[in-house]
Amino acid sequence: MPVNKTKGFVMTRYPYETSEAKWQKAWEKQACFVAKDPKPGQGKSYILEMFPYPSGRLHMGHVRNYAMGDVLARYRRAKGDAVLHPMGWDAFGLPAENAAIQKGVQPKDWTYKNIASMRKQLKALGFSLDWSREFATCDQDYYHQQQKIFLKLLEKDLIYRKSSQVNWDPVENTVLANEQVVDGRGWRSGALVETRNLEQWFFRITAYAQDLLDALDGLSRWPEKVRTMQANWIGRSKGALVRFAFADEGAPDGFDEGVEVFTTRPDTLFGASFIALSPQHPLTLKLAKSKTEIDDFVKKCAQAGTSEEAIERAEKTGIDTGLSVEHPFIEGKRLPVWIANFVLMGYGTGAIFACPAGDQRDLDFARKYDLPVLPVVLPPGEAAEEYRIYDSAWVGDGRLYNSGFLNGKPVKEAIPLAISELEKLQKGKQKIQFRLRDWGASRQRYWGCPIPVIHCDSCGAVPVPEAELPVVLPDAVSFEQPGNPLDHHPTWKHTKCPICAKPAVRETDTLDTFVDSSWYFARFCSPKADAPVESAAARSWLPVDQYIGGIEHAVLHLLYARFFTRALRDCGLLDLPGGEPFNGMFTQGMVTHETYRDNEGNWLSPEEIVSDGANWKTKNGDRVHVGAIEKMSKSKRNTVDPAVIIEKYGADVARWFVLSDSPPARDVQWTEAGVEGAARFVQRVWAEVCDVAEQPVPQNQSITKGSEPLIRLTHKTVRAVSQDIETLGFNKAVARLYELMNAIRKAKEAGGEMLAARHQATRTLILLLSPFVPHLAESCWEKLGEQDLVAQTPWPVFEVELAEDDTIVIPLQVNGKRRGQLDVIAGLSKDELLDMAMKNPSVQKSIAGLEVKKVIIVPDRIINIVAA
RNA sequence: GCGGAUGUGGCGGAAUUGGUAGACGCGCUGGAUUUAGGUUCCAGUGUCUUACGACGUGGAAGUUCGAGUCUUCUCAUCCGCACCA
Repeated sequence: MPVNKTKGFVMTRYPYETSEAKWQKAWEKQACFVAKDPKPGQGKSYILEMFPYPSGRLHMGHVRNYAMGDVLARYRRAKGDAVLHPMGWDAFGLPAENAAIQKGVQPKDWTYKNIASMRKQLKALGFSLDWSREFATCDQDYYHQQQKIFLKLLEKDLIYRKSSQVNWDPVENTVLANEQVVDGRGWRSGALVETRNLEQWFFRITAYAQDLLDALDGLSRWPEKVRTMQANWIGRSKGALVRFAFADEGAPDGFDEGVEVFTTRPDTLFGASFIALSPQHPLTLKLAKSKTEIDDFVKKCAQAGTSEEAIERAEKTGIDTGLSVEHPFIEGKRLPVWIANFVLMGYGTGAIFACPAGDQRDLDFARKYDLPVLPVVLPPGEAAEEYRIYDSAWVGDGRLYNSGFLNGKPVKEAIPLAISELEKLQKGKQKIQFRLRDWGASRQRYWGCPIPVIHCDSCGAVPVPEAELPVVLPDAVSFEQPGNPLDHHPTWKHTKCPICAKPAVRETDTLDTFVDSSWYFARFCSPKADAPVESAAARSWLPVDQYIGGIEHAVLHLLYARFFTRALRDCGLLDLPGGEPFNGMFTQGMVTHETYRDNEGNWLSPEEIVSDGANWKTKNGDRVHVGAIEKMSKSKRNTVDPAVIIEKYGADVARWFVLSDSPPARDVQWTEAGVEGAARFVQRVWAEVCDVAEQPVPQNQSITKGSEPLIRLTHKTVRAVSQDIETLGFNKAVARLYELMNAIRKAKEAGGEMLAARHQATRTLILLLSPFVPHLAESCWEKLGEQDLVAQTPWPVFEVELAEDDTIVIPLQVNGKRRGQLDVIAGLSKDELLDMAMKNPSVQKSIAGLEVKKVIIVPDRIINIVAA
């Protein structure tokens, strides 16, 4: 056993290698973390971290995420709550298919193997999870329940089919995800990507748009920024639908009603200089059939990709259709009809009217194609005769001019006036428009939940009868040919129509994995139930009290889950009155690390470099270039494997470090020095406890003058750490715990008088540390002779009087500058404080020769004397 | 392009409601112990200044007795954008 002689006592190294496994076994034997339904009068806490994708290895981001949830779960348990802290696997998805293609393994085998190794890693970290409720979304039972949900939603018309665009790789004959499109080309084939239209399944999330927006106000325990992002994503705007009739030469076939556009600025109609259609607008597609230039233009746009970012960032281009429409207000005025790449088919009607003076994109477009720019809103302080638009559109407030009946009106008044005029002329109407689109959930992929629908030539899309569920994903599939393996599976898709019994084919699309993660939290309440959710269990546990995960899920996952709980409620599947799944939400930051490159610019991993004291070198002695601190990623090779850290330092050190330095919402930088620091802390606690354990257990518990500061600090720390955990301020709790430990170490020298206080402080320290470093805490607890597990010991309590300081320091300011201080007992009156302040020598010196104009006294806080 | 955030010593960060800026940790410096080194322990550590003191929270301005905190503008960096999870 390694021994170190320091200051006369023998310090034993904390043996994490043996103790961590030992305590994990003890917890499991006692079933410490198996959730039991809350008893009457008992509080409940459902603590959940976003479940991981089983990529094969745990990364530091997981460790941080689960460490946070674990601290809260262990704390709430110690406070007496019934706690549900489950774990599962978000197991469907693209990477399994990529692995299948690259390594020739079956996605199922690859996934379950990964789950097994990640489960082992999670267990090695000692998280207080209820493993009895574990499931993976690729478990047949889970997707069976999900297929039931699908059928219910379909029945309720919350799911429907429509045509929409996908990225199409013409070489691989396959649909590409946005992330598989690199610079407009397929990531494997390198072929220019096209957009194609496919019939796909959609969830009608827009049916809840208003409710999803309104309910954000009630989510007081969500980060403000997440609520804002969701509100912007839903994007409610009030505007008008305006119908532009085709001019005399006539409308194209099927467009007799003209072209309808949505606008939030009907006040600027007099400044309209053209209307523009999306490249996917029905009229565009019609025109493309007869005009090759238009067809070419549409094809070119299709290469830009389907992501909104790609469309908006692309250089603005367009083509004149040669058609023209009538201006709704100005008799005889005609506007040309263009097709423009920046008009989104997914928003509004897929067509806009352009007022270049009032919209930057319209202006850029007008300048490029030499279209008229007529200003109609006069900014405050500008003169109508002199005001010109150059390169910047004016989107702010002002008064209308050049605008007929709207002249002189401010924008706010002009908008409703314009709308009522449109309504009077029967050329338009008011419209509330949401940016939110329905959720396209079809994926042309194998490794996902099969959609329980059969396509029949006579009966159409027919739901699979519930009794015939589950539609099981076939096990052995071939990835030899490109495209969806379900589609070219020899037998799987061929079946009979449930209605007419004629030969029919199964839907070969599977569901977006976001569907899987939209209700898993509810499944944890009753993971074995024969219905998606069992209502008694859901009532016991839902909603989730604290959900923790990455900010990257701020919009999509969290919005889909909020939609799902509403949809499930309305189908009678989940009894959640408010409709909200997550009462508390927290988004944690990422784990980052320095990046390294060699002279050739190749990324180097931290294990490949060595320090010569001043600089990093490769093992060959070449220079290493230190780059930016970035999120740990495989491609930059700046990852640190948790397994390596656990091996070298133990799980507690990894947990302590990821929680210690940075605020949990912020990124934390992984550094070797920081880990060493955490390891030192663990050893110091152990050394201290070993020392305390050798002292006789003191009988006299009374407070003496010498021990009072330590006793006060102990109570103060209990209060502060409890509060820090409640508010997820883990880095602050860590700082408090360091402080208490340092005080306990100092108390060693004080000797006899401190024995009782030191013993008590040490016991308290161990309990407060236990959610963070649970294995160490158990070992320390045992060392002090305790029989019970810390995991079953209640949280310490504090006395309010002892958690407050009885003496305080009040700074004395003269003209806002600190000139001295008063050390006084708390609660003195203003007069007493003023008297003492004026007698203070430094204050007297500072105000000598000056006249006191004013004195600000904030009792127990500060005194500021204003003198001139 | 649109939307969201962040910015405080050499580094990570702390600072109820506007009230002592820099808690706590890392690093660094000096000392002690051990000594082959590491470990461990003690002390110091925002900048400038001989001192008195002055300056100091990305930058500029403002409100206030008082601003890291509030307002306006600005710069830089990061995240999301609907088929990655």
